[in-house]
Amino acid sequence: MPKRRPQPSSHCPIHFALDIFGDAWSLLVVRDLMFKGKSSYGELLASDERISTNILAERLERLEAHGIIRKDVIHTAAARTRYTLTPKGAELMPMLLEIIAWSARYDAKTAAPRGFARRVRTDRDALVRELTAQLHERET
Amino acid sequence: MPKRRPQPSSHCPIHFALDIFGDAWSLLVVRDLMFKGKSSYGELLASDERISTNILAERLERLEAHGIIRKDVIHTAAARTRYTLTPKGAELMPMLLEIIAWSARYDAKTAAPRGFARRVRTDRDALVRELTAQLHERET
DNA sequence: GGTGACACTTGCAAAATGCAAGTTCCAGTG
DNA sequence: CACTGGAACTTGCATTTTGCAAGTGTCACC
Repeated sequence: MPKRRPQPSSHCPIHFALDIFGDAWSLLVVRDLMFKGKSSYGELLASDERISTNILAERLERLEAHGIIRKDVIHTAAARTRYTLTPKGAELMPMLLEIIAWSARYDAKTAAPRGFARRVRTDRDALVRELTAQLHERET
Repeated sequence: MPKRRPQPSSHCPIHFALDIFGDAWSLLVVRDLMFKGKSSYGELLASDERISTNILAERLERLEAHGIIRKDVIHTAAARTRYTLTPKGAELMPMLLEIIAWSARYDAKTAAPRGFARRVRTDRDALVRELTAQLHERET
């Protein structure tokens, strides 16, 4: 799992973030964990965007190494492996909400719920709290 | 300049955004235009992260095609070419601020100004207005 | 002990990236 | 008006990453 690491070429915060999730797939994985209630490898693999299995495995390893997600193996269930967001990963929510709001505005065919973008603009903090609560609920 | 396009595999807003700037370099270009006052090819090429010239050229073309930036050629100056953000591109600012805030929190050696992350959290809207004003000032 | 499900690995062709060395197009100089 | 220099790219090629398909290992349950 290389993909850069030896000495960051700058400590710019944008660069720091892109070094972790600056690719086409990482944030889709985060999205599925954060908003779609997914938690198993199989569920993540079945995304609409059809991520391929080797890429998914590599991204999960990478996100875990960066402390964005956590992998738990439960020795009593059939679906034994479970991926969840760490607090560090969950704190990407405001950023993701901004991405959603921006895309909703510029993609005429967006699948974002109607009114969601407006709510991001006018009631952000409450929205974050609400979605975070849902997230923790699901994890129980 | 291929890099996906034929039929988006979903209309998820996150996917829509990543399809445009889901790579290691695009947002660094936007950052340089938005926060660092850069506007020429040469300035963009000289970023700390050392983007290579063919990649820069391809990304500029791509960002322009997606309406994030605009390229103006002025026939009276030595540095004739000028890149600027469109309104669509400038509206990525809230997202970039969230990225900065997140990275500032998790990168111990972050170059983000002290107190910036706090201001993003407590005084976001005014901050966006202020930085947007600076952006337009520079462009005159 | 056998059989699925699930979670990955592996191998390989195709595409994207990084690097260095051009090339083109003026603006200004002499 | 030829000439030089800088700015903005292009091109060629080796390396890396991706995408796809097929294969492997490990349990839980029957």
